Amino acid sequence: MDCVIFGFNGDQIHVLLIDRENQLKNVISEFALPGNLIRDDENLDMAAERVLKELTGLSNIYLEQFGAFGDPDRIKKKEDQPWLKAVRSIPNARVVTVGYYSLIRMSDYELNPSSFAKNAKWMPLNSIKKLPFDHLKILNNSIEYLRSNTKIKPIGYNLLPEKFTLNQMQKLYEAIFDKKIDNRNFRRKIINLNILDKLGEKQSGVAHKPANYYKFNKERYETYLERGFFKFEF
Amino acid sequence: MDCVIFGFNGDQIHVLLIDRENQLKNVISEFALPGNLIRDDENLDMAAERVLKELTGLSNIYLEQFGAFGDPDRIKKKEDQPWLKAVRSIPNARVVTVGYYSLIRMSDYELNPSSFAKNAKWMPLNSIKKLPFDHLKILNNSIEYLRSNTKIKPIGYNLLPEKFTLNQMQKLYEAIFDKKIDNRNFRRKIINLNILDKLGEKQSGVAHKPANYYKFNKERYETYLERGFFKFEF
DNA sequence: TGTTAATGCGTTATTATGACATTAAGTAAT
DNA sequence: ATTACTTAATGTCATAATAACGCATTAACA
Repeated sequence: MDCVIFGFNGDQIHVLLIDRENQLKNVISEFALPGNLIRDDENLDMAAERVLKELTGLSNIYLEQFGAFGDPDRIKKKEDQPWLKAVRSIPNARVVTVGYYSLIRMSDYELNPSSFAKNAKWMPLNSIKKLPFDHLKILNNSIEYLRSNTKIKPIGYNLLPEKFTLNQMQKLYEAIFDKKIDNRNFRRKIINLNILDKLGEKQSGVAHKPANYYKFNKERYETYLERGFFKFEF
Repeated sequence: MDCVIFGFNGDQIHVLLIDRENQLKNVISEFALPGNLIRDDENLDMAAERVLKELTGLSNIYLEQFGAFGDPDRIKKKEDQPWLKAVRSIPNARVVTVGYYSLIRMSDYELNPSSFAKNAKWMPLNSIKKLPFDHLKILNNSIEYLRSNTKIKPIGYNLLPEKFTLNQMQKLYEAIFDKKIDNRNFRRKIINLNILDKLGEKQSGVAHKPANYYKFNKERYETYLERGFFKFEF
């Protein structure tokens, strides 16, 4: 079981990685996706939650399965052997992994690092070039999944702050699709979806016209989560 | 690894099931999804292909992974125990399964049963009410997956005969979504997609105006398979 | 000649799309 | 008090897509 935890800081998509050096001595420091074996008494979703909690301190997080990975040589890389020998009872046993991904508000966690395991850190998605095992493949798969999902379901409930401006939301979409979106068209589209409630509140203390705050209308948001919208693209 | 093999006979969606009685004596006859354990030296896709070949005789079939299933009690049903004891070296070992699904032309296989294992049969999707293990859950998942996939990708290449009429294609869509589609709008839409080539040929032997035969334009079909169309719904 | 289903064309109302430029509302500096 | 600066917010138009229909035409067979 491996987790790809996406976070958004208002600007870039980040991914949560853990350093295996801190997990165990004698192993070269290297960041990897949080993951571990599944226990005999738990289902896959439970395992994902547990492992995430153990490794990063995060709990009550929305997780979604996006694929299974089972190349026989996914744990055959030479540089990954010391770690395997150190933590696995049968280091070279065949392991199939199930990928889970999640979207969370980075700000909720970067501000109070106490809730975080010391060895976890956020890496900007664009800067991740190398990961142990087949984690790069898993990561790439999860991004694909995220993108095509974003085209048929609303997104943001787990990534944006409770209150947010339309421009923050637009930046999230721009970060996911890695492209600029027309301001006016974005607003029209999102507002017509009818999944946002406009709060009376505005930004304050900013040296420009303050933006309105919105929040998701949970009910209508979830209707769309189930149904999907199939005519949605920028 | 379990496979959900969908077939289309021009009218209804069917699912390929195998009878475990024939696989092994002393076990109550019951139909189940074809599936088996993954070997240590093969990847998931290879395992799916192999198992399908072994159980049904089908080979060179397009398979796509749609999910992993790992409830600890997925093999705990009392009635499933005899079979497990008979075929598994560790009957009650925890097993996680990966679901694959496939779409094939029923006619290719129902006509020459020699290529088929004796114990395989097509069941109309609607008539499947009970399956051993968690196979019903797996089946339902695969249907959901098939439906939402059909909304964003072309379908039919593997389900329809090489040459087919627009009405056959429409019936396929109607079978998948289990709803009537307007004839004229369907044609307009499909034709505008530009994934079909009209053949010169027509139906013969029918007591009415014969329909034109079409075939998929593989190149454009595959372009859409990769890109997806995200504005497609009936 | 009648029956049947396939085909093709069209209408209408509604909704979605992409492209595009200006005004509004606050703070900060003078 | 005025001005500058920065980001938020908004409206319109032409085009395309859609759903829901109507209906006349066609080619085969019986």
